[in-house]
Amino acid sequence: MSISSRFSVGIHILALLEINKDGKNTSELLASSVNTNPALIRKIMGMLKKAGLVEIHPGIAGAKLAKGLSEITFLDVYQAVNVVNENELFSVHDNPNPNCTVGRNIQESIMPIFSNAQLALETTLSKVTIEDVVMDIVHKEHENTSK
Amino acid sequence: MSISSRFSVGIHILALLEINKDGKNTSELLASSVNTNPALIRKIMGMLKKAGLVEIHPGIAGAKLAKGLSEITFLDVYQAVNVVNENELFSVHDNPNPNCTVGRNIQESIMPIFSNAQLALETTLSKVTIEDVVMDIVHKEHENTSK
DNA sequence: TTACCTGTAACTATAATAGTTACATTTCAT
DNA sequence: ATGAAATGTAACTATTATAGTTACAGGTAA
Repeated sequence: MSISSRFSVGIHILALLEINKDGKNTSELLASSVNTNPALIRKIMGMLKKAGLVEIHPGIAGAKLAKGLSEITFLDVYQAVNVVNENELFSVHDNPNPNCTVGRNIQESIMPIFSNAQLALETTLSKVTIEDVVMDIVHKEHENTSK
Repeated sequence: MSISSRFSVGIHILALLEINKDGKNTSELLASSVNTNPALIRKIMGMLKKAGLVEIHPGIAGAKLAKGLSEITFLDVYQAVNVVNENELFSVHDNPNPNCTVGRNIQESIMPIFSNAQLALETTLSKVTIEDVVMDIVHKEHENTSK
């Protein structure tokens, strides 16, 4: 099991929109950077648009961030690209046997624990923004070019 | 995406081994409580055994906990049933374009953040034990029978 | 030695991901 | 207004993981 790479691709896209903010960020250019298909990028862009993270218009080339860099958290992207439904990171087996002590209580007993773990993960994601990534990338670039 | 129910089934099994510790916990009995197939239970039991959480022997009916109740954490089970590989909860798209500033840095930039989020999740899981679940189930049972 | 159990291989059905092709629709430059 | 260039989507494929199932080899004990 693994959380879809739509998430990392979404972050890639948003970071690129900032770093290449003066360029023409078409789905083809973005696809070339991510190394995938323009149609796939457009799908993900559609999700980011729906979540209010980017501005795009049919027929008009390019996309822009719809919010400030520091206002877009990893959690926003994570939710935008729909990799995990609310409270469904962990799946719980259904229809356990109601004639068994464990069977009739396990779901209610486990679910709050799973929710907590999911919340811990999401809280961590909510503390990182696209700005952090962009700064990190710029920093890494500088490190390398100055060698 | 969703983390396999092997995890919740594993917890179910371990809790039942405790609550029914004086009974004969065959894969068939466990399967009936979980509401699935004995062969599937045996597969999961095999994983729990490999992780040192239960004692089973070929030909001999029943299984027992191999550790104290409070010594088995949710994280132990999570790792035992192999639902998520180490540092692979999030998948990162591979082969991003090395000719692009973002492409050549995104992986290194994102991966530590993902690791942190995964760590937060796993830390939460490490703080809950099978004992907690058993106590909760016993408590819930008492609540209902005393109505 | 028979009945019962565990361990496992092999198979199926279902669903999600990632990728791809194709095309309708929209916009802008000429 | 016409054509070039984008976006938006539907439809399809391949691959993989999950969950479930059947079947049977091998161990154990009454």
